[in-house]
Amino acid sequence: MIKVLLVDDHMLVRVGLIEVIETHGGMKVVADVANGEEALVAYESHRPDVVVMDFRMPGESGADTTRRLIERHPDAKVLILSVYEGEEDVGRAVQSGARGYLSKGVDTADLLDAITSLAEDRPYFPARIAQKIRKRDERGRLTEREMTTLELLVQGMSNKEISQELSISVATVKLHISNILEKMEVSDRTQAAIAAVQRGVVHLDD
Amino acid sequence: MIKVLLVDDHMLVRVGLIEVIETHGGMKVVADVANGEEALVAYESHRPDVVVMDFRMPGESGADTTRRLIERHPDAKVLILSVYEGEEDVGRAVQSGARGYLSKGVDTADLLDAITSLAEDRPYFPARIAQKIRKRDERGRLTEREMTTLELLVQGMSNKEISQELSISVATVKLHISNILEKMEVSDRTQAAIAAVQRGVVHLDD
DNA sequence: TAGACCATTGGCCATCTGGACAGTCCTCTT
DNA sequence: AAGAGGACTGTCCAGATGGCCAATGGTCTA
Repeated sequence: MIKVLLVDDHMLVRVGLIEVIETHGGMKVVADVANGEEALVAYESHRPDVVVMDFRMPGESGADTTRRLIERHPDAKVLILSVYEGEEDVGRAVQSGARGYLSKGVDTADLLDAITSLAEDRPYFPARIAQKIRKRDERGRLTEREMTTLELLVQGMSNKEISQELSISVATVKLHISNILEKMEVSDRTQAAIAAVQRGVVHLDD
Repeated sequence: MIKVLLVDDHMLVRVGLIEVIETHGGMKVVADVANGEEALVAYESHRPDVVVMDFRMPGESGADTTRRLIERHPDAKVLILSVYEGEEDVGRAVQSGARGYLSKGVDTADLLDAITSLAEDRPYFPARIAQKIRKRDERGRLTEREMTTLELLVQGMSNKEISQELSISVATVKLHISNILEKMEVSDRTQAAIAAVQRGVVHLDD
């Protein structure tokens, strides 16, 4: 009997998951929680074989929660479930130690298949996802400073505003942005902003 | 007995909805489909009291489907269910004739409440949603040409590229963009691009 | 018919942006 | 000690961007 822990802030998705998983003989949902904090607690008290975790949640992200979970329990098997498939999201999930990544659009068979794989200690990354992970690795990674600059850029700030915000000269901001454009393989700031959102490098909050 | 039709491309959400709705005495899911085409067919054969419809689906959007449905069946009661709450998304839902709008983050009580409201011919728009509808109405609406220009802008095109794409002069593109900036209450193209995505004016496809 | 709104174009101009080149300072690794 | 990489600053410059003003033609409504 595979014991599963669900972590998702959407009640409807949790209910759907429970229904699908419980209907399948051989799996059982031992607990379902709505955020990262509760996830850690639930993990320790239920010791599930597999954790099915939403990627984007209010508060702590799925990637952060996964990282913290795996720090304490290196053998925890986390399957990330997400509506989004941006390269950066996927890449961060992998980096955090997740053993699988699934779109929320999955059908029943694939979902059960993924959970079974993880329970048997095999990773589960569909071809399209694996493709994105490679794509992300090919591109140069942004440094911390470049990342901060990109975030401000996505907030719509001009070079001057960014320079004031970070207390550096406009020249430096321009250099950072120049590097960002090159690494992201785009040719101007607007494209960088859009690409950042699309790839999941920066998340827009409503 | 309230008859409900579900339209959502995510299997997990459909299952969740069925579970929640069926558990409540007094409601029943008469059919659940994954896209707009099937929705029309299902509506005609099952004549549900309420249609719970996802907003963003591959292919025809929830708003378009709602519009078509209401054209043929003016008394159809559609409750839009969405992960997104951008002003434009909400506004378009209302314009398409939907009688209610709910975030996918709802709890059971609110969901059942909303369905009941619609069945009794009362609209259901939570305060935060109603707020966004007003916000959207306050801002000037983009003309068709401005909308097209904005879409190209979000694709990362320069004024020159847009002018070529639309076969107009750069001067005209600049004017359109100038109007876009004013109507959207932003001060440059990058902010316009981000705001367009955030408010749901333009959708990014992965 | 007059007014309102939209799409179109042109010109002028201050500012912003992004590329290229040069150089300093610091930290970490070899 | 040497080298690599990152953050930082500056200068020069062509081209893009956005504001402002002026003008034409088409459509739709009052």
